[in-house]
Amino acid sequence: MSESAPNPLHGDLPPSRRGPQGEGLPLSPNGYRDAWCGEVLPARVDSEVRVAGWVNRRRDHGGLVFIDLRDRTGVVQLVFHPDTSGADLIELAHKLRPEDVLSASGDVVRRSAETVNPELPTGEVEVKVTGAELLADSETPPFQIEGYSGEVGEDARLRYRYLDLRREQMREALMLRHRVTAAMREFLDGEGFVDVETPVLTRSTPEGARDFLVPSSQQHGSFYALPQSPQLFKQLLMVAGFERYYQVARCFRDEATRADRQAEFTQLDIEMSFVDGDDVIAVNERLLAHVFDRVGGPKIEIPMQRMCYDEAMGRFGTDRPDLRFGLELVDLGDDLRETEFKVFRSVLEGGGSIRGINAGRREMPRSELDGLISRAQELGAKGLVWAFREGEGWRSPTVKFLSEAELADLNQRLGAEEGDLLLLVADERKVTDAVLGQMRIDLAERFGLIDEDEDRLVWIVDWPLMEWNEGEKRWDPLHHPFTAPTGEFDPENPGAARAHAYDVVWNGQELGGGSIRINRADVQEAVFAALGIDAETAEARFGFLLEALRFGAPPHGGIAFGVDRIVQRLHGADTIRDVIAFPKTASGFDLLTGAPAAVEDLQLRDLGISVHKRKLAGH
RNA sequence: GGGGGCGUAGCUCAGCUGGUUAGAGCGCCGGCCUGUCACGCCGGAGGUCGCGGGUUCGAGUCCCGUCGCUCCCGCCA
Repeated sequence: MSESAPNPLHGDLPPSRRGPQGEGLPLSPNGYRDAWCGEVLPARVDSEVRVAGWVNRRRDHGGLVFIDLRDRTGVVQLVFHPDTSGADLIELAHKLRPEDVLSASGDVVRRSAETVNPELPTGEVEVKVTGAELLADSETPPFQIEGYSGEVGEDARLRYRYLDLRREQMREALMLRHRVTAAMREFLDGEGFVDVETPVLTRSTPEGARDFLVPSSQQHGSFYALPQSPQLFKQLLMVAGFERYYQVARCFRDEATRADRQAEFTQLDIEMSFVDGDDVIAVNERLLAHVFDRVGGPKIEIPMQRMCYDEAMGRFGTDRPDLRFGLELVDLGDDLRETEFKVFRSVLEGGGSIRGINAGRREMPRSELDGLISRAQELGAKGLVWAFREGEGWRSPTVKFLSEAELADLNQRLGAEEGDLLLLVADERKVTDAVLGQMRIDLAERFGLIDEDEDRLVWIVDWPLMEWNEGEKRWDPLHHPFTAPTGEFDPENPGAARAHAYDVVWNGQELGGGSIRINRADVQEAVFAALGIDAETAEARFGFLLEALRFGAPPHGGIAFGVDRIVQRLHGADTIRDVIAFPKTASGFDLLTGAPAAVEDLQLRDLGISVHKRKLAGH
């Protein structure tokens, strides 16, 4: 689904062979070339071309040599034939090696029927070389660029990323990424959005993720922070009257990396004035539909499905549910209120929840069931009850603690039929959500319940404004502290407040999220206060925002999309690293440049930073 | 910060319970080859088994430490 509209010339070629070709791609003829490799198609038979690129493969038959020449647009076969190429050219061809850079000219000829290569868009023709120049030679690459079916380790790929990017898979990933951001800009430009750049050197806001800090050389002891998002600046642009803003913005979070997380990542940042949440959702549904249509992504039905936050948490235990499969969570508290099983009883009496999943009729060896318990504990549960329905009761280590009536109630509540695997967790509601929400996904993957060809997009709406952080004994915003509450905000009861917020979720992954923002200074002050940010701190950190809100801030709101994740999904990549040109490793290293690295003592002195004993980066 | 997995030739990997000279495929080098397209055939080179320490008659293999890669948990308003 990562491909553009079908190209008739590509026919039924597998997607990996259907790279973007050279047709229509501008090229000014010069001494190096007058055609793209991918442009050498049957229409050019009987004309002369000059092409330039990298040697993809050499097939040396002694007297006759074939060279596959590769450029951005594809591969074309060059033939060095004794009848047409001459001794010097044959000699040159013998010496060519993969990744040498070559410019070659000759006649485009049709291949005989038995030598056509149906795998290649250019496979019906070839270039009979009558002139060639070696422009640069290449050392033997550390890994094969083409013609090797195995995977190359990520270490090697990242260390030699410029070679990795020559591989078709990576070239297509970055071309797709380009088409995605181009389609975003195209749509937003057409809708009157203005692209404004916001600062990368800004001030630290200690809430949320750790900031990357940049020491000031002019004010020793003071630091810029790299932005975690352009949030406040885009709100100021609304106060400034731009009304519709967007930016493809780099954002930074100094946190551990994951397969779907990098310390620096790209966000499509959007903000609008004089709108409510439905307006923002509407324009962004059209944005997604436009982008997906341009790049061959899933078809988007407008209006898209919406689901309330509470429903998502209740049925799926998460605010980003994957709707491609069932295995929904079921609340079992009502059936166990009177149970003699102390573990369950004490959880319920403590205000906790007991919830379960019916995983369906499954076989699972004891070792794997034990593995489920470990997984549940890893996710934060104290334990996990597993059971198979057997007759009217259960086969389960826990069965002896439950009465026949309770088993019957539970079987009914869970819709359990003979042989069904049931999983129960008892804990605080937050824990049962987290554990069963994740185990639902684990089970779906384990049993192959996910149809990879299906796509489910859903807006999660009607969020709580804040949630209680038991560890820190304070209220935390679910979204961010600038999100507007619906109706009047009651500082005495912050947990009851709902938010004008919305997230868009694609197959269980959050693609983007946003909200209507607070546009009144008094409301913003009240929300800060409820979040435990006292007036003095609020003034120090966000005084500029509060001030701006006093100068006629229009109602406004917006959204931010994770560009890396969108492209990752569209490309079918396992990690966002595969759709980022120069990503960092899980521990934040850039294996190509060696960053982060030690700096000169003099540089530190300029910054007023005392010189500590440092580890020298061995690279 | 915590836990799991991995680290052996340029690349991807095998290497059993500790035991002779550490193997394979691809790549690379040399030779042959006029229709190949992951060309073919013949021959060859290539190893600090991540690094440091320990146990042992003997360590790629076991133990400890360390570095790196990766996945998961924490974290990511």
